[in-house]
Amino acid sequence: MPAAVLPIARVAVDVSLAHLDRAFDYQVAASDSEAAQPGTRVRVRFAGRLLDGYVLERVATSYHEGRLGFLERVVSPEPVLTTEVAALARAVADRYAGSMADVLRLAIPPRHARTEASAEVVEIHDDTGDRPPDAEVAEPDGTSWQSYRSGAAFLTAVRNGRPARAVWQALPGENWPLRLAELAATAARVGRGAVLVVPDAKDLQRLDAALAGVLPADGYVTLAADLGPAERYRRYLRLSRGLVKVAAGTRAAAFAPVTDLAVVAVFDDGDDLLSEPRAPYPHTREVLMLRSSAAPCALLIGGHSRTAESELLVQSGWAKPIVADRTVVRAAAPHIEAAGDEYAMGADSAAAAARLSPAAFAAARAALQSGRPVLVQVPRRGYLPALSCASCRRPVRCRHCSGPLALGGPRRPLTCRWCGVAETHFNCAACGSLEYRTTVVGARRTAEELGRAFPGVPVIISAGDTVRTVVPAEPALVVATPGAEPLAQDGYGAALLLDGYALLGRASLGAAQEALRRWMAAAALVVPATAGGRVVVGSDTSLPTVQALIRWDPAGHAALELAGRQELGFPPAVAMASIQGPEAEVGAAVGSLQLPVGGQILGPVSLDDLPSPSGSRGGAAPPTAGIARVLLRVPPTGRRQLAVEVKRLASARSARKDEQNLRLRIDPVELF
DNA sequence: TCAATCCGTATC
DNA sequence: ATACGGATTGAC
Repeated sequence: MPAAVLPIARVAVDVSLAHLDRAFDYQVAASDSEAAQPGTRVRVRFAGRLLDGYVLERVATSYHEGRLGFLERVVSPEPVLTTEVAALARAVADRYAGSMADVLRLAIPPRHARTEASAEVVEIHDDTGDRPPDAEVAEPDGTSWQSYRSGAAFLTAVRNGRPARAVWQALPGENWPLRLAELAATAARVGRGAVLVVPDAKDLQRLDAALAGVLPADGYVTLAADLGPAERYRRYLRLSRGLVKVAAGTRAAAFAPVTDLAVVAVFDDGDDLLSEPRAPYPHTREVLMLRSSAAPCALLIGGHSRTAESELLVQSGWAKPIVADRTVVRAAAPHIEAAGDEYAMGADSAAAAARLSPAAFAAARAALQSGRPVLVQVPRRGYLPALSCASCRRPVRCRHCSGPLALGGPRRPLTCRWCGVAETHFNCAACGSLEYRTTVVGARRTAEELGRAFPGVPVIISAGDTVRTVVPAEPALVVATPGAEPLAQDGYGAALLLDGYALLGRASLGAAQEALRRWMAAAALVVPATAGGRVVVGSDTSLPTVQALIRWDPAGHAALELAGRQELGFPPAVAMASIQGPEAEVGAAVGSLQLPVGGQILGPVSLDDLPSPSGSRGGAAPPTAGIARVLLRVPPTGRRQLAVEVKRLASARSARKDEQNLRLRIDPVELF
């Protein structure tokens, strides 16, 4: 027997097939009527199978012509999908030409029945250190939003519920977790919500600590990927039940069911961890942009450096820059110098033993003597197959342009990554050796070498599985991979950014931006120049990216990067999609597309002709045989239509039950 | 003329 | 996967 009122439930069924990506109507039995509220999980019979779904809304009538089935079962009366998140999932799916079901899988954690039943979720923790809500926040580092032009204005906008949008260039040494926490506290003070997203667990730990300082313990939740299913669900419920209005976490937290948002924020949007690896591959920045528009609420995109994407938001006027005055930046920044080529001569010099330039060696020694730790940033293991001379270990360089040489592939000659010239007869320019070797000089090896160069100084490694969050304020050599740099209690005295060539030598399009992002993230942990802080980057001074670091000008560098991409017709200056699959199918797919005005089809190219991103291929036949790819490129104004077209293509194919072997993607990352 | 069967398509 | 509708076929 159908329910007396609103007998129809509109259900988002858990099917990711493109042509079924819409709501389906079901009758609600009178006995289910009370439980089947919007946002609840239900089981429905769909095409003969029992599937999961969420009730999107209850309505009086259906437009469906045929017969309606009944909801099979209401899984639980818990409304886990808020209307706002449902709309966000729809928007994200549309933006990425994906299905809402796929996005909902990213947004909502699996149900944990025992947790749902336990009263713990509702329980109000009363152990909060009764902090008066308007207490002045401690400023251990002496900075605040006041340090930035438009910083205070943004905070005011959050307080007043205005949907301001900003791209924030954090000062070197900035206590950015505290700044984000202040935004959340400001929202909380006026009874509204906030969502803060950071790239990884280490950042979240810092953010958690900062939030603990400005909000009561039950005033926020953190959502980390490594929480168990019970705890993850428990925290999710605290948000969806409206008990807590501030959520902080890694990329999935962008979908946290916070109601009545005042502000959403992301820090370090250039970190590729913010790019979701599961379909439809949304990026946190884009999710929060959609969310802030829909809410509407304020949006902050922060970082020590600036991405081309954020620069475009600034240049187009969509977002306002929050940047400190030049003099403030200068006062906060360490002294930065480049010392790429001046390797110390003399085999027994301590500096040479540690592969350090004299400048780097001196900077480290001075910092240690002043009682501060030294940060040594080394490339991530396996990240780049850098080559060096087998006897003197200097980097292998191109004899024409001094660029870095790399193995072109199995049994292929060395090739310059800058000019592409092949080197068949290597011969070290410094020592004449004919031998070279691949040296991913990992953190461990660097640590050993540094230990020998600075006897008696403790060496701390932060890399891979053993990431340190913080190191004490005492002399030490802290060897860290990008992203794993611990915070130093009172700041580092110096930072040595090693293997700068290798970082910039990466063939990919975003290499310069990525290099600057990593350098600035490390350099930002060093005390200001006035306090003796020094940064030595092992790279050539003349490179624009090194110049941007020295001048501490991430905005200028991002503008250059964006201009370069505009010239080449690369994102974010244009919108792109990729279609990849068997050559014949790609060809047919392309033929059926209606691209917006100004749209271009690039390719198809066979994937066999493209250089493989990582050189690790050992004899096994590459799975790329007969696989082709086309790129679709449209002006930024055609972005929406591009997504619609790609979705239409996917729908047609899934309706026809074509082989699901075509990979369609908006904003493909392969380019980078 | 009508039922049994096939095939394509939608999936409430 | 299954269910349905329309088309097709073959027997009366």
